[in-house]
This record gives sequence, C-alpha cells and structure tokens, in this order.
Amino acid sequence: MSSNTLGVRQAQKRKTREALLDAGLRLLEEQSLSSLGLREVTRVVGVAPAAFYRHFRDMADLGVALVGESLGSLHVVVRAVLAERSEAEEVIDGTVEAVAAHVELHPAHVRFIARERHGGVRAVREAIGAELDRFGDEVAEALGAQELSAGWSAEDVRMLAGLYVDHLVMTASAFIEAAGPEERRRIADTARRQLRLISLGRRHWLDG
Amino acid sequence: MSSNTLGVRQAQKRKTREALLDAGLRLLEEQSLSSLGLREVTRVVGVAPAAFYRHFRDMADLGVALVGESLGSLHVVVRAVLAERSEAEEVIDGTVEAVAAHVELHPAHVRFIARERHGGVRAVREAIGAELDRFGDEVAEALGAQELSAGWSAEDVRMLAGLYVDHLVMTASAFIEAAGPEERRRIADTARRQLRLISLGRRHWLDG
DNA sequence: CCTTCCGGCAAACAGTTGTTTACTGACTCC
DNA sequence: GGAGTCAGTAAACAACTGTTTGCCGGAAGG
Repeated sequence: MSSNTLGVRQAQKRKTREALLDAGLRLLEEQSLSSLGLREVTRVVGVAPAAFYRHFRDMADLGVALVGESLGSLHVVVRAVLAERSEAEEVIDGTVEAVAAHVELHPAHVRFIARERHGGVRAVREAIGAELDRFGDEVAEALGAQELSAGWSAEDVRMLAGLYVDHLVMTASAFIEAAGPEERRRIADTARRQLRLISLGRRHWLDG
Repeated sequence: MSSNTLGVRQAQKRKTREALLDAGLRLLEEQSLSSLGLREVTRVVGVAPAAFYRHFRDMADLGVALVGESLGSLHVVVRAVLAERSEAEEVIDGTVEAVAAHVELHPAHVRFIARERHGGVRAVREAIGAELDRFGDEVAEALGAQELSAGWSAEDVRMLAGLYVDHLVMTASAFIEAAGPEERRRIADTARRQLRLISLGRRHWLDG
C-alpha cells in the first residue's frame, strides 16, 4: 500500500474512530466531557462498548483528540486574518466576520473548546491551554512584524497578542450562546468596538 | 421566633443545606456539575440520599444556588475597586491585587464560575451570564460617572465595561490554573499591562 | 399536653456505568 | 492459499446511579 492509499483494514478503523469522535462531539453539545459516558458514545455509533478501547484509552483521551480537531480548523481562520494587509478598520471588520463565519460553520467545535477550556478534565484543559498559547505566539509573531510594533519589547507584543486571543475566544463563546440573529449582530458590533479601542491603545502605547 | 433568631428547626435545616452546598463546591473542584452525582454529595455530608430532595429539586438547582453564593462575594470586590478615586495607574494595581486576593481567598468559588460559565447545565450557565451582565451594568454606571467618560455614548460606556468584566474573569481564571507563585506574578504583570493598554485606548477614544 | 408538622432515614426499584474475557471472521502478507 | 493479525463482538461482572416509598422522632404551636 502507498502512503495515501490506506489498506481496507486501516481505512475502516479510521472511519469508526472518526465516527466515535463525531458522536462524542455531538453529545457534548448538551453536557460536559466529565459526564460523557463511554457506552453513550458507542451506542450512538452503533458499535460494541469494548470496541471503544481499540481507539482510545479513556474518554479523556478522546477529549484530547477532539482538541486537535477543533482548534485545527480555527488555525486556518487565524492565519487568514493575520495575512490581511488592509486598513486597520477593515482588518477589524474582517476579523469579526471571520470569527462569526467560523462559529456558524463549526458550532460544535467552538462550543467544545469554550466548555472544556476550564472543564473538569485536566488533560483536556491543558491541551486547550497549550494550543491557545501557540495561537498567542503565532499572533505575536505577526504583530511584531508590523511597523506599528516598532520599539515594542517582545514581552509587550506577547501581552497584546494574548489580549487579542482572549478577546477572540470570548467573542466566539458569546456567538455560540447567542439566541437569534439580532443578538449576533449586537455581539459583533460590541466586538468591533472593543477591538477598535484596543488598537487605539496599541497606537498610543509608546506615548508619554 | 423573631426575624433573625430562627427556630431550632429552621436553623438545622439551613445548616445541612449549607453543608450540601459546601460539599458540592468541594467536589466540583475536580469535575463539572453535569457529572456531579446526588449520592456523591450526600455521602460527603453524611446524610441519606433522599434528604437531598428536602433542599434541592435537582443538581442543577444546587448549581444555581452556588452561583449566587459564588458571585455574591465577588460583588464586594468589584464595589471596592470601583470606589477607588486615585490615579489611573494605582487603580490598575489595586484591581489586579484585589482579584488575586479574592482568588486566593475563594478559589473554589472562582473555579466553579469559570468552569460552569460555559458548562453543560443550561440553567447554571444562564444564571452566571445574567449575574455577569449585572456586573457589567454596575461597572458601566461607575465608569459613566467619571469625567473621562464625558462625551461617550451609553453604548460605548457599556462596551468598555464589558471589556473590563471579561478581562477580570479571564484574569481570575488564569490565576486559578496558575501552577506556582512565579506564574501568578507573571499573570498579574500581564494583566496590569493589558489594563494599561485598554485605559490608554479609553483616553483616546474620542480623538480624530 | 397533645396534635400537627417535617427533616432525615432505610430500603427497595430498575437502569446505568466501565472493564474484562474469550471469541469470530474478514483483511494482510508471504 | 495458508498462517497470522486485529477491529469488532457478546456476555458477564460488580458497582454505581436517581427516585419513590413508608416510617420515625423530635420540634412547633395551640
């Protein structure tokens, strides 16, 4: 077998593994990981409970796998936003729009991250934290390369990046819990104004 | 019986009710509400499972009660911070210090709020959200009364208040997960710089 | 003092849980 | 084509869950 053409064996295994992940993600929309049962997941997939152990050691293990899946898709969004080279105001609009679109496209993933970031399963908490730190580093690198950051210490750039990432997560969480389109509009509007204020503070950081 | 001297009957009931709340809060340090069992709580308290129903309908009901208890203590902190009348830099230092102190004093309460804010129990999520909104309103009122907010629209003041409250919650969450005193120092330092940047943006909001 | 109230108890209920065991049968590979 | 690999199975395990029932014993209150 070649590198991208898996044998029938491995292909089937990958398939049920992803079915388990999907089922888990779906069930996690209405509960948290520490209460998600192994049998609950296998029942949805239509597979024997014992089969679970062929793919994951734990539910915590499955949770960690979901972290990668969930934040992997966000990575694309962040990179796209950072690549923007337009006016500040347009970058802000584009960012908020991108976040809104992402939440609408992958609501379960976003909800999972928001829910388990401070959830009851240590391994998953730490996986999310580590991944968000990597987001922060990535954003910091991009910010540091901009002329607006001339004269900034690396530490200050990193703290600004952290503020952006935190704000992104909070905005995404708010979108997730939004009741209707009207509330989503209100959230987007607030997020834009907050970003504007932050970027204003950024511009005057080296004053005085 | 007078209004503040409860009968022996009611006093005992209140006592076990608070024992249930305490036990729940303690158990929630290592799991989330949606996986916390009724029997688990009563076992810790040393009371029969059926006794639980004399005080709460649900675990969700107990959770909602915990929200009030947890955010009630924070209310005091926020009011104290808002009452400050010193220089901006001192207000920032005082705020971060107050948050750090509060987290050290009531770690379980703070952890509960962080964990269940986006947790799997709708009623609790909504209770926390509503209470945080009230915090936002309170902060907005205080900000609006400052001379720095002259010329600001009510909406803009409210969005700034929201930014402050979100930042407070994120900082508290970070403190909770901090490993050692060195990491706590780092978190406090970052939080201070972020608040400084935000207040810088605030000062220039009406420019241009 | 005697009745009413009521917080807590013990027991039983039917379901559910995670994990282990020995197994089957289709795919892999020489 | 025959031996070996291994994802998925069925069954059994003890332990646990939330909830209901009838009952007890001491406080409340006339």
